[in-house]
Amino acid sequence: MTDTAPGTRRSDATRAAILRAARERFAADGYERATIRAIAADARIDPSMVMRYYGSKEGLFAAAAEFDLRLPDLGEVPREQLGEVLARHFLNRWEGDETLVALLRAASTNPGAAERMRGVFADQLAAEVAKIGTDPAAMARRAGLVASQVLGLAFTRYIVRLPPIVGMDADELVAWIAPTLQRYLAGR
Amino acid sequence: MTDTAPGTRRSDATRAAILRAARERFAADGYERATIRAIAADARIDPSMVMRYYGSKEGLFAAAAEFDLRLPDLGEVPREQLGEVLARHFLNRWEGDETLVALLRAASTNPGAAERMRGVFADQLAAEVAKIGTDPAAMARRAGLVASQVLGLAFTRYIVRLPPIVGMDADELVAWIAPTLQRYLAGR
DNA sequence: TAGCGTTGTCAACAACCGTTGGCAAACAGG
DNA sequence: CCTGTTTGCCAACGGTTGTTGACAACGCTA
Repeated sequence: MTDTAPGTRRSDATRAAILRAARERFAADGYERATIRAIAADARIDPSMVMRYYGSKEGLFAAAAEFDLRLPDLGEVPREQLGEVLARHFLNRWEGDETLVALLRAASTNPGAAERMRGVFADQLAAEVAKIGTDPAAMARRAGLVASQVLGLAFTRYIVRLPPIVGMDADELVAWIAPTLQRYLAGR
Repeated sequence: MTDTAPGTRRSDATRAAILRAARERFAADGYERATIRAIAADARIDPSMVMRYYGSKEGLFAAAAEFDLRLPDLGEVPREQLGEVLARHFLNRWEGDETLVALLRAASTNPGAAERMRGVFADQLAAEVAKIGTDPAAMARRAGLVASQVLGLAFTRYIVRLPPIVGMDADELVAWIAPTLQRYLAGR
């Protein structure tokens, strides 16, 4: 029936099932509450399989929290539209991919996850923001301010679930947030 | 030597020591990693004392996470200074009181802590913001936006510890954040 | 001084955690 | 068909956690 493409091992399906269950659990419960036993139960396999394929709980998290922001090339965005483009991109990127929520939840209690969050920020966001200015230190600060607003939005919307923030739709949020990001990136 | 004021029990000192240690641990480690045993060791008493005085770990957290924003009366702040006053107030309130950090960390993994965070927002911030406008629903949204920026700043500065955000001093941060809050509160 | 509530310690409990090693079944190649 | 590897399950380990109950020292009051 489902013939396997050549070069794929039979265990790849199991690996993928584990990863999917892990992302769900980490996103819903955070690092310490998400137990290997529960993840394994969701993936319908034995907990020892998780250990064989990912080595340890930390290794599993590292694999599950691989996150690509998929930022557009900011060098090609018209300068006055930077805020709007970024605001809409983040909203779209989050809704429907719980990896960011998993990383966000875990980062508050797990030092390794916080380190990875800093890495995502530096390697992806700050690197892209650096393109649109000259002074590297100043652009790093601007990127940090963008992160503060954008992560704050994710935190209040997906983690704490503040009613007024949950109640607004994507367009409303973009309309409010975009000018903030625009000023952080190109203002003053 | 240290004579006790009338009406205070001898155990009040122990209760206070437990609470202080609990706040430190919850702030540093989050809800699940902060163990009762570690908190008791910090307070130099037996873990069973914690149970006797606070009933359970959840009860202890509830007592330790009592948080008063101590917001000024926004009705008496000049309208064009709202952003600056609020930005500076939050910065001052957080540096030196780790209760907010404890609440923030715990809120990402503990449902009860998230509920309490929503309560602090609704009862203190939203209630105060409601004074400066007429339409209650609109003001609730504005208060939510303020929370998204302000909690995002706390999250990136105290939890994730993003280098550019950690590296800026209070004055710089206020200069950047105040206009954002001003627009969320009174803009458009 | 006798009695009683308070403050504190100690030892143990049941449950759960991440992790390990052994063993059976399924598979692949000769 | 035989043989070695892969995939999976099972049972158990050592450790940690929140929580409990028994019991000893202390302090107040009569």
